[in-house]
Amino acid sequence: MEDLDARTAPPKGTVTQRVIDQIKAMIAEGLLGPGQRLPTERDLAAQLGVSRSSMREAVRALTFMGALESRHGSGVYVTQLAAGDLLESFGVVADLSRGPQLVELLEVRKVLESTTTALAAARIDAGQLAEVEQHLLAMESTDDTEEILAHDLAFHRAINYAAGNDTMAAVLDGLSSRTFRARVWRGYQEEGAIDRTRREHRRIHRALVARDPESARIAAAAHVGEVEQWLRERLAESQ
Amino acid sequence: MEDLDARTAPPKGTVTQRVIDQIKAMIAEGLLGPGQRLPTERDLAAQLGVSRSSMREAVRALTFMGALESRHGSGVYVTQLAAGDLLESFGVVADLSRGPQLVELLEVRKVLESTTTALAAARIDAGQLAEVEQHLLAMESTDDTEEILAHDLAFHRAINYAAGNDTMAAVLDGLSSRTFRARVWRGYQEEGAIDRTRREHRRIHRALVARDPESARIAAAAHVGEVEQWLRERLAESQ
DNA sequence: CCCGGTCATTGGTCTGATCACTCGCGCGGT
DNA sequence: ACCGCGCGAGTGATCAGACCAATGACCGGG
Repeated sequence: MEDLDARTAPPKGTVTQRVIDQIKAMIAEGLLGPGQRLPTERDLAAQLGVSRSSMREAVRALTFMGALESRHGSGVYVTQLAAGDLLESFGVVADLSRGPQLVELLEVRKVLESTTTALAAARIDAGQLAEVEQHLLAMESTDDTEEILAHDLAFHRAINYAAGNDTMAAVLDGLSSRTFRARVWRGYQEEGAIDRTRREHRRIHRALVARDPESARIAAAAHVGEVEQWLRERLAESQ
Repeated sequence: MEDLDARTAPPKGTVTQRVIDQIKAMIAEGLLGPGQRLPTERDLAAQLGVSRSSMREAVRALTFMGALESRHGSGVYVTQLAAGDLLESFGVVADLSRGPQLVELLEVRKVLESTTTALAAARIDAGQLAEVEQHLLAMESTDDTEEILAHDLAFHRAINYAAGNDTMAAVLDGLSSRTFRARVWRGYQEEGAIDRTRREHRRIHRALVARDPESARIAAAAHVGEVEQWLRERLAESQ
């Protein structure tokens, strides 16, 4: 048994990479839909004429990327290909970035979060607003930094998703991965920035309540900008 | 030989996933610096007490993600961890997204590219501007769609990197992956949108020459917005 | 001193076996 | 006839070992 069609024709690069591209292509072309189950690793390996090892490496890579999901004892499935699935691995970028790149990531966050916050001011509904308020209150009624951090994340997360663009929200989730925020925040808070942060959060919340997109945009940009500026200065010092 | 330190202590999840996390942690904590070479797969597998297969799957996943790079016959190395390395895989997201998600991705691009274009208007130097002009001229002196597409990509790419934030530019590279643009553009051009695109590009270029960030921002937003709007309408029709 | 080949090292691939988890089939009790 | 439970086939997860292929340093000849 050899080539079934043109997909196996060009023997370029490594075997595993080729398999990755083939599976990716099958998904992109709709031959494999969201939620659908793939043939068994053994069958698929035989079909594409590669060993099971190579097939497994390909599946593992695509799983890591969020395109596939393998359930032990059941089979390999295509994910829903939702923004959250595919962008989960985006957090790794934030975790592995350092120095000037962290500043650049904060700039990206500043731009995107300004937008989501402005959109949220126009679109947020009562239930979502209540959730935002809940995290705001929780953040002001404790001094436990871990708890504050958790509610800080949830506060922005709720706003981001209220903006209606799940893809943008998923990217922001990645930019605010737990380890990323923890690394930056650790130092930021030590300089008594907690009160300022609370004030900025209240300002963002006020803009949401007032349904004022422009104020919301400015408040969010200023909020992220404060952290960005602090990080920028810390980098300049350490040099 | 067993646990060398606390990293191997928690036997959670699958073996491969644990190895992935361990290597990631080693990089994040600076035990492995950019460009540094890792022990051989065989040694590393023995050190962590896993089979070479599992180790290879882990390495493959991190390679796919852009954190590692393995050179046949030489060894496995940590990449420079630059924005381009880590965000290359971001293009997969664009390739696998469909329907409403494409619109959301274009919204993200609209927001980010508005920013980079505005920044470029303030920061671009003579050499970079010349490159932008070159692609603009090339785009206007041919009717070959493939060539136009290539110069279109290069046009925006040059502007994005001229803005100075490589991370943001790398994200935009991912959002403009060849297959993504080709899929959307194919239909877009067929409606005689080429002339309009050229006009919009000229407008962006004019704003750059005039060092006018606000005009540049608006021109870029309008440019991407046109495509976004077209895609939105096409989706509404097909439903 | 330079060039070319040689060979140990190392990633790439394949094979086959075994373990661990799922799920459905069928047996047995009610 | 129905329900519950156990068992076994199917499938992914892991391991072990072998061989192939690319690399790069070392060494001998020119």
